[in-house]
Amino acid sequence: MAKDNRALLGPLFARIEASHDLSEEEKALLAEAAGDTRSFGARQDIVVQGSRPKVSSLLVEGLSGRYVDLRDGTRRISGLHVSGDFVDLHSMLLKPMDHGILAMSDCTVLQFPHENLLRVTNAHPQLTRLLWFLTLVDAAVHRQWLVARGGLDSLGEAAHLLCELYLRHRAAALTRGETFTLPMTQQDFGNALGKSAVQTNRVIQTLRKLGFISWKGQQIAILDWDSLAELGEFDPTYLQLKRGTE
Amino acid sequence: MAKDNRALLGPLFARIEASHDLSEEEKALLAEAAGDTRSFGARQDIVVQGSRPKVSSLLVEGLSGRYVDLRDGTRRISGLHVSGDFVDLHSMLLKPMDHGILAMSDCTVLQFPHENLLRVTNAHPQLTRLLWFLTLVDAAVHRQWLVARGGLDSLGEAAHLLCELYLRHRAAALTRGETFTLPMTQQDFGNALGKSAVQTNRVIQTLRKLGFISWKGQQIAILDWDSLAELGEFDPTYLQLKRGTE
DNA sequence: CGACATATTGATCGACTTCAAGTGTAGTGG
DNA sequence: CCACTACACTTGAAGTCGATCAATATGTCG
Repeated sequence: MAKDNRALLGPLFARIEASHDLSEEEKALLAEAAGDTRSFGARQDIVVQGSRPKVSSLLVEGLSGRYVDLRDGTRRISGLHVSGDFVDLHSMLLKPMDHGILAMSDCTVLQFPHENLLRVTNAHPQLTRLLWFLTLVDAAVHRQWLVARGGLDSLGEAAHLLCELYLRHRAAALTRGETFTLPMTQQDFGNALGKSAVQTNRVIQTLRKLGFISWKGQQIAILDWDSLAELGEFDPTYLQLKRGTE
Repeated sequence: MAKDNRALLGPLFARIEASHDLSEEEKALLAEAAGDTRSFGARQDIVVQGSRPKVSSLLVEGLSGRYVDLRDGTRRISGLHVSGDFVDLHSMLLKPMDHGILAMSDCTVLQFPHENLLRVTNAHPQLTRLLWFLTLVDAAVHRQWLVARGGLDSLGEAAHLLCELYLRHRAAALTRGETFTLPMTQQDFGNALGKSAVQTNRVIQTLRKLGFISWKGQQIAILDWDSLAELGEFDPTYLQLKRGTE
């Protein structure tokens, strides 16, 4: 079992090693803590709001997002995950879930029973701090979104999110040159920014006309990183990618 | 030293015990990990953006906030802390600081050297998870702000933040009945909501006219909790106050 | 091909921003 | 005790950005 898991852990290890050294022993411990994989179709719930998970899920394939449903029936997206991200590592210590996790595209996750994770935290302080670190980066991303939203205009917000998503994909070794695959609609992208579909589309068109990005279907290319980062006032510090930010 | 610290740790212990059992031994360990206290005048930096703190600061007295300065010279507030909150516990594992911590009012903090905290995490898994938990609640608050901003109208956002601040004050035993002291200007309050001072003032007036709150100087009273919570679609789950939410 | 989702464009409307001025209110010094 | 100052709060008016409504492309998949 641990053997099969190792292949699935590639993006996670890549992400971790973008900022930390990770020994073979630690990799083995993480692989041993893993349980089963599960698949979800697009638009399915990976974790249900209000539930009390007994496992934490590592996204192995696909794109997922945190969401909360509001009284008016709309759904607000408050976070996004790429391969190699734990979608609910916090659920080990925080229950019940105050939000749901939605598969934005078809997704595969690797589940880590809390039982196993707790065992790790009992015996391995260094690995514990590493897991803690991952949740802290998550929080840093939330903070950055808060600053961007309200502090920048639509164009800046979109630019900021695109810069972030590009770097996160790259840290998990999911980019091909300046191109990456983002399996979500413009509407969902806009939802994450708190914008309407129409406004989102206009912003994307503007970024295209400026020659900063190309966005065809699910393929996004960063054509002018410097200008995009400038527009979004993007400072990658918060992603904690000591390596791989280059 | 530890003796003096015990008195300063009251709000922290109150907050923790709103959700966890905390043994005398654990309290002693926390008290021993504490170092010196420091005072800051209103508008001073408690932690400087970009710095690499060697201590984490527990807010003992006053109100502080996370902020990031934008290119246009404005300052965005992305989080608030009340007595009993660690303002930068994450700085133990996350460096450099991707934001600054500002004293919104005169503040006193108790500094915990990272050296001491790391020692705790090496030897006490349960206490480690407790500290981790505190950072996770912080993240949950960020998420909730993200949902409220963009998902609710001005009135709802303000109502949500007021509900949250009231409960957080109460968890730290800082309320008198339905009244608490919020030592910040309407302008800063609005900044935390991403709103202009003018709009903020209009919203507050509306909440007053509706009879939901009273806000005189720094004294805020919740006059109609149910209506306020309804307006802000406020669900206290995310604050993880199993007790004291009543 | 037909059906359905996604993307694009135009026109109108409303919320919030900005600018500007006026009203407390607490603190200071004569 | 009153004038003076500083800062926060309050109110009005005009302008702007993004939401909403309403069509019309453009895919894409059975």
